[in-house]
Amino acid sequence: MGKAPTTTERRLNARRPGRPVGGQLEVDREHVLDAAERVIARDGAGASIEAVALEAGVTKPIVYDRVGGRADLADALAERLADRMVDAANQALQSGGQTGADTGLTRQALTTFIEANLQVVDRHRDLFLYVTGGTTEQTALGRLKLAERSTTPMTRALVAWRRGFGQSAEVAEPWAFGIVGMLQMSAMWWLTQSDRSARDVADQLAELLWHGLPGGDRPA
Amino acid sequence: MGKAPTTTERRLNARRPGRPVGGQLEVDREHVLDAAERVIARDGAGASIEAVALEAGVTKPIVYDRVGGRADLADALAERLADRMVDAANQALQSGGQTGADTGLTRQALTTFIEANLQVVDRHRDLFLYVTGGTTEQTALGRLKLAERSTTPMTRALVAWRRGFGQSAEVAEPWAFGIVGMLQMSAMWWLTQSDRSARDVADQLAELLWHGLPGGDRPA
DNA sequence: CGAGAAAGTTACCAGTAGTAAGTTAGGTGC
DNA sequence: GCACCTAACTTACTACTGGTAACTTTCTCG
Repeated sequence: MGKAPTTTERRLNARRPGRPVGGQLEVDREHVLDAAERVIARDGAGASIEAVALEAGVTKPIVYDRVGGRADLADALAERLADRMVDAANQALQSGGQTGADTGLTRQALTTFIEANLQVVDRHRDLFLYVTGGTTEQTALGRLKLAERSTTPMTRALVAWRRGFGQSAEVAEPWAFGIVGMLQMSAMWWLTQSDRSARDVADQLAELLWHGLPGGDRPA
Repeated sequence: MGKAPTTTERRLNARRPGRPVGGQLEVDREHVLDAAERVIARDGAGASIEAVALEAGVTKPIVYDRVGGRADLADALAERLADRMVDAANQALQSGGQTGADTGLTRQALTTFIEANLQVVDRHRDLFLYVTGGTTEQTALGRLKLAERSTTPMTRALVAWRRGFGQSAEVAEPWAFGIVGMLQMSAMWWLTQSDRSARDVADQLAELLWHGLPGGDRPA
């Protein structure tokens, strides 16, 4: 007469080897990714695949079946995080009366955009570190994947923006990657080494992106 | 009567356990770091500590004694790479007739600076990936360390530059980190996904940093 | 000359990504 | 209705890696 098993224990003890009774488990790709996010939020960016599997209530091979290896996991989480950032930015721009992407981009909107990004990173600290950290070898492409998810809409916006003023759109892609890199690095710096407010940093970065290095009064 | 041992085999077979016969080995920190760079250049960014030790002609604990753990190794290599970038940039600026850091910064100088950085990354492809990839957990600080080495002189330059025009220098630090992040991400994109020339990309990024998003004719 | 410090190597441990082998439930031809 | 094949899991394992403890030899110094 031991004490009642925890839900986790039951989940793992209840399931014997072999095909489960009643078709497939209810654990699909999204479940595993959710579990991964919980583990990362709880245990930090060094989360192992096995820990993710345990949290999801399954075993390792299921994780490999549902989402793939560690690199794929990082990629999938990167996409989610990037989507969340894009959403947050769009929402902030809309609720601020700005229409964001394809119409008039103002300096004020730029600040709002950056600040929204910083806040998402702040809210998903360890996930951000996991995704940008990743594992060697696959990390470069992983980070690019996170970037791409953000740069794709940004590139489109920049193309439209530039075209609207009759300027060449060839700069759009490098600019988008550059801006995303700026945001990522700034976020990391802000998270770990700065005590400024998100709004201040956002405003300062917006100043750089809007007026350029020489500043508003064009000294050089 | 086997064949003659390779130099690597001899190096390892020749040394028995115990204190070596003529004082300390000639393998110091720099030797280990050099070996690490060779291994990374040869085998890619996934190089292991053991491979580094082998290449340096010593055993693992020596690596730990000379440079520390994996994170320390990445940090040290990051510092080296950052120094090389700063050097290359300064040299390019000087030979171009520009004085670079503390005096007149021009748009042309900015392009030169960025292009020099891209070329160093191109020359040390895998080292760049190793350093920016790193291992989870320590990676964030590692990348910041690489960044810091570059941002420190840049921050100084920006402070001087802004002061020279009577503008606030508070933006210098976030700007420096932002610019370094922009350079890193752009470099990664350029290395893996773009076929543009280094000069073109450098010019396009310089355009953004110099004139800002609205461009030279200030559409908004 | 002998004891302790110095400077190596060997041998090991713990943890982890990834996979092969084993186990049970569901379906299908005859 | 039963044998057999496939699906969908778990268990058990391999290979490897970062890191460290234990051991071995040489040097140094009272």
